[in-house]
Amino acid sequence: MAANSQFAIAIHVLTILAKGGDERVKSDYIAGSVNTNPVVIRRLLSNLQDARIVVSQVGASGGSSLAKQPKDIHLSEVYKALPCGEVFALHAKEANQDCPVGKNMAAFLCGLQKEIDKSIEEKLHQYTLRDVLEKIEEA
Amino acid sequence: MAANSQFAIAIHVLTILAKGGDERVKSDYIAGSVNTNPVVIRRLLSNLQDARIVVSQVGASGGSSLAKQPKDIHLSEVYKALPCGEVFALHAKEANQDCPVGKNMAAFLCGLQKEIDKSIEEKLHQYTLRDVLEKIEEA
DNA sequence: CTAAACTGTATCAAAAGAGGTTACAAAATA
DNA sequence: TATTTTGTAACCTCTTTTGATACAGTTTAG
Repeated sequence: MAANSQFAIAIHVLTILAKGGDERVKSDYIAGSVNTNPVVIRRLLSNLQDARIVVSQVGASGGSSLAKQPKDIHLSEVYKALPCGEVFALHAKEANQDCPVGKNMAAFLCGLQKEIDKSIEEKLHQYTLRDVLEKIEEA
Repeated sequence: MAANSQFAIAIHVLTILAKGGDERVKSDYIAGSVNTNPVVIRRLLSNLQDARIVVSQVGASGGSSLAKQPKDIHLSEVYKALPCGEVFALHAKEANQDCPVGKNMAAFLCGLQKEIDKSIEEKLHQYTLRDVLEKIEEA
């Protein structure tokens, strides 16, 4: 496939914006640090804007910056802002509905999926962008 | 397909084996309930055998059955037995090592990845195959 | 007012993973 | 010995993600 790395890139992007403070950072610059194409960054920033985590300005001397303080950006927000996949997928084809197990499997798995997702969000809620920044800087 | 559904299928397969008790269940039968090809099931069973969760017998009147009691099979074992992907992937290309953020990003993200994975395993450890069986049967 | 600098997005190509299929060897049973 | 069943390799196709190009729309600077 091409495993989904949007969350990882988002953390990278946000860390750069956090370091930039109030200054607008250009997608070109960010792409240079992440080592990818500026469009990939802009696409991602678009999602982060929808979630009100960053603000971007179009036009000359435009760019992006954080919409709030790093200490107020929980990683769970970032996770929820992006189309990250589930930990495991359900089987694409519907199970055999004539089988007592197959019939009830999807509902069970779907519930389990949600529970796991909640665990992940809780874990990510323990960290803010400030924590990330500190770890990156002390390294 | 993109998303990995091996874990979901594994739970389905194991539930069927659990219902089958000591009897050997054929991959053909399981495939019928999951609604896929028998080879897909056998590939999965191969992983579950390596993890000593199931035992299979080759040859006429062969098939698979659980290697231990449903109450002793934690879903975390199943998760660990399979090549499930991480919640998020790291970026395929290495970040710009000249950038102070890029330079330290991978290490941080890798640590976060492991932490999340641990959360998932802890969550899944709360359930055994017996719990699954009960929920499936009461539905 | 115009040129330049950016973002926002559409569209396309390329890469990689997953699942599905067929085929067949090896093993166990009847 | 013929049959049944697993184990696995090989190959195809579908889907998703990333990367890349192109260009419209918006700001700012001069």
